[in-house]
Amino acid sequence: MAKDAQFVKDIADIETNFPQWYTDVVLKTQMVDYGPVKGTMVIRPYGYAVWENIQRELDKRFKATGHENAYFPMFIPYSYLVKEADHVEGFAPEVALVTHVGDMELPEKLVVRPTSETIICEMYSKWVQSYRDLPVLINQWANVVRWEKTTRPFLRTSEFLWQEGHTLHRTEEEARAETMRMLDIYDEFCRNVLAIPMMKGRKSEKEKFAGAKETYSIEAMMHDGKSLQCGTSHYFGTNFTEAFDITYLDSDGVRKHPYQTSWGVSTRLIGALIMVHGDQRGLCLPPYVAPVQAVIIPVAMHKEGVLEKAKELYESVSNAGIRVKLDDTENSPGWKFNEYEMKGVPLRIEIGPRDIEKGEVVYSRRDKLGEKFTLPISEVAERIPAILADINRNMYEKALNHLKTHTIKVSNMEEIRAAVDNGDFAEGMWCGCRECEDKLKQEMQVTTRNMPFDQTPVGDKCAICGKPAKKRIIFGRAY
RNA sequence: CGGGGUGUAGCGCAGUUGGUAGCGCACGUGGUUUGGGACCAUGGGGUCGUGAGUUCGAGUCUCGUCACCCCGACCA
Repeated sequence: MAKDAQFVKDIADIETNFPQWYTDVVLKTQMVDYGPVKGTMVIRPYGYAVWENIQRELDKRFKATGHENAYFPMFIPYSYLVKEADHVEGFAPEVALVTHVGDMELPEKLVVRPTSETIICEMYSKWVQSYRDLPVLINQWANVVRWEKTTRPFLRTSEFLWQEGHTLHRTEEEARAETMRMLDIYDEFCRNVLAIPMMKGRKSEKEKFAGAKETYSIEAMMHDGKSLQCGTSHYFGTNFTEAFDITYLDSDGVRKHPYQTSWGVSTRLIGALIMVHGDQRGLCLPPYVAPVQAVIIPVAMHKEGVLEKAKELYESVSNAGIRVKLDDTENSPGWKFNEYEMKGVPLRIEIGPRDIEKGEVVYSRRDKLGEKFTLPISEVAERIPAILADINRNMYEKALNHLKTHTIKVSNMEEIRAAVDNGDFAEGMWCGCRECEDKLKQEMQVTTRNMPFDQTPVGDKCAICGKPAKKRIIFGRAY
């Protein structure tokens, strides 16, 4: 560790000062910078490339399940927001309002969307007339604005990027199935693309989305044992379709309200993958979203034909569809090693005179620091996909192991406190009442994360009040 | 919105009792280097967050103000 210290001197200690570690890492790796307005962030190219990869992978999955993309305006008449009572109550405190244009006061103030249910419902009410118009399966990639009090890059910013799916269905069953389908897609995506294991489950009444009948979430455990809600899928029933008077004439000649869902993930996912996989050296990016999947570092590059060989290698790897970078800058190899480890590049390939002589390369994996491997030069391009897959698998296993070993069964308040203080999730039983959640929050800053679908009881009494328990649930501290 | 902290070169910081604004990294140029953050030489870069005040003189003292970070309450 003493040896490490000289290379990572500018990154705070991950174990004792995790928040500062996070800030150091996102800034130093040029993922993000602060914007001039409080709470805003600039997503720099290295961070935005991760988002583009996330978008591409998710979008593919949305399309494969029949969804189409559209775009709705970011300005919403204030009157729309007010239509659904719970919704306005939940969002009003944090919405940004546009009241003026130049010196002229607008006749109706405008909401800068904090989410788009209201404007989308307003439009859907025009578009849906018949059962033949259902289902409506629309997704939008957009920015939203929520004026949060405390902000952190990617985790909570005044403006952030996300996708929001908004669907209408003829039946409750179909809408419920959609809610679960999208939750499952998020879960699968996080596992296979971000290498993050998620806890799927249902949110409590207290924690659910403002206006939803039911909210489901995927929650991930960060390095410090805190939880991050990484995605949500809501079942609305007819809450909004009634409020916005969306009706269709069904085949039986009866006018009905369609059933609705919405679901979303945001740039917060970038924060999640940083805080799940990162280590003292900095980022450790999952290979399928890493902007650079493999970096080639020529050693003694001005000698013999080193650079030429490196360029040949670059071409073959690039042609194999790998996002590869050849760093032929004048920085020393040691500098480059540290730089790309900090930036989380999954695979590093070294090629120098000794390697060329032997017809091989030395490579090193970001998920297995300190180990070096060799490959015949001729096989590099074809072998990389399997190596990246193994990196993803190994990163997932590590994260899963962390989650499992830090999820502790609890049966009373003391055990909950002990667990979360130790950086664990506390899994136990809950009576289902709001008062217990409030008490937990007040006394130890702990919230209910979600209720797993496996509701096999792990006890019969509420861990908070001791009364008969109704639900198996995860307690934890959250971002 | 409470509690704590920080604002001085692009970044990280020093600046003593109030007396010519500095160091490291980064950056430009020339050269030597290159298998875990190379080295020599040389050069450029500042409204000390901001506004008042005290003073012959303020980075330094006083008051205000703004921004950011950390910890809480609110949230994807």
